[in-house]
Amino acid sequence: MRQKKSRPERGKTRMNKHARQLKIREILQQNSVGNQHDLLQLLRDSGMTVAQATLSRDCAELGIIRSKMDGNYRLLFPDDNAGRIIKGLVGIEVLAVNSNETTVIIKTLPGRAHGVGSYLDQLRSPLILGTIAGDDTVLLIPTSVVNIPTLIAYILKNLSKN
Amino acid sequence: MRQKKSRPERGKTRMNKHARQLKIREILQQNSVGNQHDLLQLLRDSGMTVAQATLSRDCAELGIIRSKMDGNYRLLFPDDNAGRIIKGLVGIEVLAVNSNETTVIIKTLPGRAHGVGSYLDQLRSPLILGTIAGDDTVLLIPTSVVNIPTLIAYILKNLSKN
DNA sequence: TGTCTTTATGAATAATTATCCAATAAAGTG
DNA sequence: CACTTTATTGGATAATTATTCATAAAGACA
Repeated sequence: MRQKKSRPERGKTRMNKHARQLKIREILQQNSVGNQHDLLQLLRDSGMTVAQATLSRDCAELGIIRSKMDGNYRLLFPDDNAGRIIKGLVGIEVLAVNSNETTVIIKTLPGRAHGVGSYLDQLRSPLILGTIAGDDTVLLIPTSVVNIPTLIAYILKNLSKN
Repeated sequence: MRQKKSRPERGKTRMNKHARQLKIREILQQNSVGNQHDLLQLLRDSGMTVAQATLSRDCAELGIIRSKMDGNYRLLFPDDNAGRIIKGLVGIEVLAVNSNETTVIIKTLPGRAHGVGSYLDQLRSPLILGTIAGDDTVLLIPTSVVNIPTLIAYILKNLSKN
């Protein structure tokens, strides 16, 4: 005999997984949650009841991590902390472009500095004396008389082409 | 009757915690490690035997997180998260801080420059434009109007323990 | 030196998270 | 429609990580 679909048992009522994971994001952004058990409760409070197993899988899929912050654990999205927000502004590998009166520093994604530096070198610009690349930072040395804002404008223009 | 201090039992032989945490960093940077149990083995292989409890505490202190990456778990330093917690550790990697009128050079233990540079970057200090790390040397570029002695004081303060 | 405090540690255990498995709905196939 | 395939799920349980508790080493200080 067929179940009356009143309350789900095993294979389940297929709730919307995507909606649930969206809700998890929302909850974690608005609350300080220390473990999956508490998250389960908050989900339940917002009308979505699932098993711990399901939540565990969701957390893995969403890349959620658990980290100790001044004494207490917290479930986090690692990208909350990362500075990738600027990504869209310039080239896809470049996070930021800064300068003082004599030099320009370009921050990149990890491991991408060399590629960005090479790209700038290859431009053979009369504005650029040379570059030195670490792992995620490019140091750019301008030629003598360059106006730094002009140089930065030039760099941004060329890096935006990607 | 007093134990013969031959092999440690409870309160233990006090191995060097800093050295161990350095080794943990090194191991995780050079290997793909999926859980603390495997890390325990690798530590043991490198001559440092501790209990799982100790490793758990080390991982918490170092801000190490466990994340699923294409099917497998991995212990990682989430670059941003770690910096805050590791502060005490960075200091012991730094051998010297020198400067001229426009730049600061930081000498580190072999292979540690990148870690120290990342740590300084992560401070997001308005005094620091950026850093470039080689193997054992960090080149630090200050922002425009910085007084170098002030900057050095700032760096030393942040690199020393606590 | 003797007592008190702080820190580090391991064993045992608690807490937390991940996975195995069977169940089942949804979707596809002919 | 009957049958197969695929994705999702919960219960049970395994695997992993964190904490509690007892100890010991080292320092502080009278």
